[in-house]
Amino acid sequence: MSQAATKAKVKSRTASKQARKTQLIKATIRSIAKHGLSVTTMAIVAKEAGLSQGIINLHFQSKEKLLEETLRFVVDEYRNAWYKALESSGSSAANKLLAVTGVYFDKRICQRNKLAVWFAFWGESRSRPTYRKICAERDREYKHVLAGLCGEIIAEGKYDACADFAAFGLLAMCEGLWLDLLLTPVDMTAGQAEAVSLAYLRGIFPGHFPAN
Amino acid sequence: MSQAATKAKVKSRTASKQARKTQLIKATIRSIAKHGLSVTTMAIVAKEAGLSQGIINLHFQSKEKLLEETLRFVVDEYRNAWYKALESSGSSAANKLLAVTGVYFDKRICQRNKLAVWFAFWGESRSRPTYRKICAERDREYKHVLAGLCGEIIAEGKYDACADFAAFGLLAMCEGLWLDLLLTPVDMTAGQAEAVSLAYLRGIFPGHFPAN
Amino acid sequence: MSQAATKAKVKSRTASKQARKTQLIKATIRSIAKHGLSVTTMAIVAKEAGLSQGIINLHFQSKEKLLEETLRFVVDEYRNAWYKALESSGSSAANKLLAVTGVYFDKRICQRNKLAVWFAFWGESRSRPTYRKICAERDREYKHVLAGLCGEIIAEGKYDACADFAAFGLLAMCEGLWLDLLLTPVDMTAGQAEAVSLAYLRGIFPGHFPAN
Amino acid sequence: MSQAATKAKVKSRTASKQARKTQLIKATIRSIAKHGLSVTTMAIVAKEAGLSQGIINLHFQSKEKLLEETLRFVVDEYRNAWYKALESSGSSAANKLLAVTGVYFDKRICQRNKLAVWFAFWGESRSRPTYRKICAERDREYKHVLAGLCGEIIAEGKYDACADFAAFGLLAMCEGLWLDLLLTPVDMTAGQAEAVSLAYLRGIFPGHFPAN
DNA sequence: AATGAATGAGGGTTCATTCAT
DNA sequence: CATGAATGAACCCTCATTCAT
Repeated sequence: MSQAATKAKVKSRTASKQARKTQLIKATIRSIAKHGLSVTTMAIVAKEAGLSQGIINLHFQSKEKLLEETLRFVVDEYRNAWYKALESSGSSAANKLLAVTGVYFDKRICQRNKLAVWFAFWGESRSRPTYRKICAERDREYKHVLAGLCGEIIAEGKYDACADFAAFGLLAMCEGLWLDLLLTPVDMTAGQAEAVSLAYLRGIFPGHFPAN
Repeated sequence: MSQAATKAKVKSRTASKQARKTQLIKATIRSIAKHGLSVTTMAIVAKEAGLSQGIINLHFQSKEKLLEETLRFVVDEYRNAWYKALESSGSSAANKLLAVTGVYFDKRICQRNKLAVWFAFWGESRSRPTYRKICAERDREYKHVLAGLCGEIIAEGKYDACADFAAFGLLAMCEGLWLDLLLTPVDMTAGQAEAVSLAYLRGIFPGHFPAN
Repeated sequence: MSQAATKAKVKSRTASKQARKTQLIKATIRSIAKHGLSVTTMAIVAKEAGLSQGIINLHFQSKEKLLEETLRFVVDEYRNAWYKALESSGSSAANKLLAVTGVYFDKRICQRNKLAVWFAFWGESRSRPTYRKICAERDREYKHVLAGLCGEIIAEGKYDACADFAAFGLLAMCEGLWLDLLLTPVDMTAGQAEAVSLAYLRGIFPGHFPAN
Repeated sequence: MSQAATKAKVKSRTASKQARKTQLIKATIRSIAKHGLSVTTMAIVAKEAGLSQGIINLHFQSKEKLLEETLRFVVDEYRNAWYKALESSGSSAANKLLAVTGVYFDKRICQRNKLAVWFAFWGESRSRPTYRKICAERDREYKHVLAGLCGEIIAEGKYDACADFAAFGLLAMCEGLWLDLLLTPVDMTAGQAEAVSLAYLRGIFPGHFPAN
């Protein structure tokens, strides 16, 4: 049992409903990261949370609902980090772009365990419309914001580029680099992946992201 | 039963050992594409192939082996298309790069059903080392070839760019665009995705991929 | 929540121990009538009573005890109506017989919901000796009283009949008619069922139950 | 394990599909008779049949379907005996009535175990429309035939009676007597129950069923 | 080589019961 | 007294695998 699970064992019978749900969601994430989505069972999640079998159906109606809320949790957690970076990075569009790109490869977010969770859900998204919707919504939101930032930069620098294409390409590249980090962690570190994405930005917006 | 399954039935009598295995692998791919990996059972695959329950364990030792060989089949099929495009695209490095990029978004390859299969396997790759190895090997191979092509172009055009970074970025972007096509097919077509990747190439190698 | 349940909630604060038990028993009866015995769970009963989950095990030792007391309640309630009818029907044996027969098809008693409860318990009686005993005792008691009444009538009318047989037959017919009302309520009303039983009495004791 | 179950153990892997279904249905009946419907689980039925857990869902889609087919089996078995008696009892309506009444109390049919099965299903019929329909259909059929026979007898004997009422009463009495035999087997035997029903027939059709 | 009935371990889920509050 | 979150045994059902044919 992981350290987190052990800590969870120090439990009271009166944890707030939301706290207990979060506890179970986190146990689910750990299980997917460790064993994969297809191996993750109710029993494993419950044990990982240090709780009993029946508790999941007490707080979520079914395994499916648990997984949906888990996906939502992961998406929201990421989104929070994203907007936080966006807001705390000054007013320059270039700096903002740099900041949110950085989020993708942040040590706290870009861990193989977490990447495994993303790909686990993406892998199931074709056959589970709910997953697809949640992920699609997220993608659209990011694309919209990124296209806005790229648009500002293009206007400033009078670049011959399409804001949408630049934004879509950036997002796609970041997610594609996640795949690299998942599959070939030996060949590439998060830092190198970030460097690749920055090389992209430098390539299309050379005036705004000068080589260091 | 699909048309493909019906056709499979006809040839079942005289199928050689290898042909039977391929028949089952193709049925597996169809099932993953249609229902998802987690829903794909031995019974569904057998039915999709127009054959009986027990036959899979006769030709493959287990479900796991079937899935591994299926992944290998998908990877190989893709690789063949890749090299074919590479070879039939003349001697110019730029043309070759264009050709292999085109493969990613080729009508015959870039279909949601097939993308679903890729993501299904990637989604399980963290917890199944065998999947990971097969996919990782494929990635390394492509990266190596792409880096070579990018190196040639950089030398030709005297671009201020890193060949590895350009190649890694291209590959990552293409795979990231696949995710877009999987999640938000309404927002983006394969053609647009290809345009995004070409915009990338134009951005970093403007002399070799002029705007049309 | 039903109206009854809402009303129950209001009085819950000041309910005495026995009143609370009765409240739960009535909720049990409503649940069996509505959903059936096999679907009736502690949670449903508690909710129907407008009370909390754990309360049943506080007042009854187990679900089994609750069901036993519920059966006893139903039996007693019926018995009360029976003797009340018996006593308030004058001194003539024929009138008494008419009165208790009428109880079986009384609007207040002969409702499908209530019949469902009787048959639910009878259906389980084979495998639960306690149920069987309670029901058997009831049957014996009624048979004894009915046989006495039939005996009086036979003596009065000098009928060529066996008092026991007439009584057993009457009781059996009434309970068999309940089955009809349970299974084919469209084909037969309580009034018609009563007419059938009266036809029986007229048939065997023509002088005492003349055709109207 | 019962004798029947032991015999079932001498099994082949190629019993016909229908034979295996019947085997499971008979095991279900034994289980309901022994333990009651509410205690009857898939595991118990499978064990009683000398087969494995999963087999029930192989031949029936669900427990519910198994129970439905079991009820139908019981109903059909009874109906067969009923019509056989009807046909082999000569042409006289009175004899036919006697014969089918006899079926109710036949040693081979009127066993507590079998009665328990009937009442088990009746007890659930309120909450399971399918059960109710099957039982109701059966009741209607019998009532119709019995009313026809009673009509003939009434015409022959010029009795002052209603054919429907006589028939409904007879059927109800027989089923009510089953309840007696289920609840108070000590107080009454099948023979006595039959005598009660004959007393009824004699009472209403004295010319056709003379006292012996 | 091929079939498909049979197996049984293990999945998700329910629910009577317990217990800290 | 009363609550309701928590438990865990036992339910029904699925499905990879086996095996007699």
